[in-house]
Amino acid sequence: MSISAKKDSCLTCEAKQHSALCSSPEVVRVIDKVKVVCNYKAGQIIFQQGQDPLGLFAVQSGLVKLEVNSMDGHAHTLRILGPGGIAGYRSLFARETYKANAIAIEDTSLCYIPKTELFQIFAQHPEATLNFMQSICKDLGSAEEKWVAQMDKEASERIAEAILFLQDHFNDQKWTRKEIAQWAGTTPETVMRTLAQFEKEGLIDQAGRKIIILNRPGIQSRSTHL
Amino acid sequence: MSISAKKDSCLTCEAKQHSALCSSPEVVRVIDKVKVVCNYKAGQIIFQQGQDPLGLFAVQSGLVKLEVNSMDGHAHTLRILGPGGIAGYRSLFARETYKANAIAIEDTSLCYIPKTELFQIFAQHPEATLNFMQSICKDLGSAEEKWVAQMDKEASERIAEAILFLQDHFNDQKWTRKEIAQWAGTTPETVMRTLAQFEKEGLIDQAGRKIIILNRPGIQSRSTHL
DNA sequence: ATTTAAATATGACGCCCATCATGTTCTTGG
DNA sequence: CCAAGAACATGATGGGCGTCATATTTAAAT
Repeated sequence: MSISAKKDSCLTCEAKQHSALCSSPEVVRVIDKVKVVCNYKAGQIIFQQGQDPLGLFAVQSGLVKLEVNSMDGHAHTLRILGPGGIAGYRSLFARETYKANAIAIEDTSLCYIPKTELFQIFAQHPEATLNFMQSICKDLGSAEEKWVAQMDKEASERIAEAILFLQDHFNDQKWTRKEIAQWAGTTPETVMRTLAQFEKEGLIDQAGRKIIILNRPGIQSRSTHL
Repeated sequence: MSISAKKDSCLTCEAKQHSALCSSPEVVRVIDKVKVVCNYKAGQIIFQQGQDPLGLFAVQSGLVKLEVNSMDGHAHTLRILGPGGIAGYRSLFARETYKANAIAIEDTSLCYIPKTELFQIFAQHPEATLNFMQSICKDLGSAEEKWVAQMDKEASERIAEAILFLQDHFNDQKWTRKEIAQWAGTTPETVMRTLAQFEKEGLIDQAGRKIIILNRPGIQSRSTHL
């Protein structure tokens, strides 16, 4: 991990348009002063389960996944963050240690914002806090939706849902079968069999490792039960 | 649903000790002025999927469950709220329509707080907002944990976890097999077979419909995989 | 360039648990 | 108080999909 504090300015940062934190020019100006830019290479760990959160990480560029490692050695992807996404906020605000690992999927630049400065911003900008709460509540909605889908939908439906989600949010990113499985709550084998089936039906095309959706409505109908 | 605005004062309310909303005497005083107390009988619906949130509901006494009805007619319990719990906040802050139904499990008194007044409170009391965010983030943690458990743990383990949770948080409340199933993410039949097994092993006693945990460490060990 | 590990791909096996069916026992409201 | 509907209880059945094994291809590392 390398630190490059000066060169990246919030003024030129495009990620702030998608960030729940950078709600007003006013707030951005403050963040610009207190942030520290950190660079990670693909595969590097940003923080780990059990550590104490001292701030949060805003994705400037790149891709980050939050995943938990269960006792039996399986990993499950809770959230995936692109530019504008915030990592580490849940544990920080819940006042707990990290319950998940944050890992850079590809080369990534993050803005680290220390918690004291962050709390100052929230104290002085109530509208920024409310804005952030909206984002948290959406994440909560997604999490609860995911739990329900895990029961109500069969694996192929969750996989269809997953490839739609991943394409919509992180376009032209290539995903391994394993990564899709960890997001969809299934196994790489099941993902492969399902994708092969989708391809046979002409719904998708697997060019190398990139999945191209040929028939979007078709995939959508395969993502819903009944 | 009946309204009884005057008689219940926040000053004498014991639920506020467990509420993320009633963080300071200052805030409580404001809430006392703007709240409307609503009474529901067991089984009554407080709000329903699709409706527009106009405020939120703080449980004063009684028990409320938030559940989603999936297409195939199954219901899943997202959260259960006792005194101090807040219903309806997720949709309100996410600025969405309700995605779940709120139902009174037993006779319940709620304090309805209109959103305009609520947002005023948050604007004037940043520390109250932060306090509430902590609660939301814990809920998010629970939701994500539940998703992981749905995959990693087998049904009997989730059921063991469920009866521990339900006893810890809502002591001497009797639960139907169906309610346990909807919370644990399984079916009433599986709950029954599992409870019968636990009873045979001397871990619990099913006195009528109330479950008594005879061997707490035993149940705890049955709630964890490997 | 060559080695080594990771990812892709398929087949076989098995079992957990949802589903359906059927009967009994509560309990609740008219 | 009695009837109708929940809730409880148990058995039988079957299929979805996780697990394991194995072979091939791709990607990465030195």
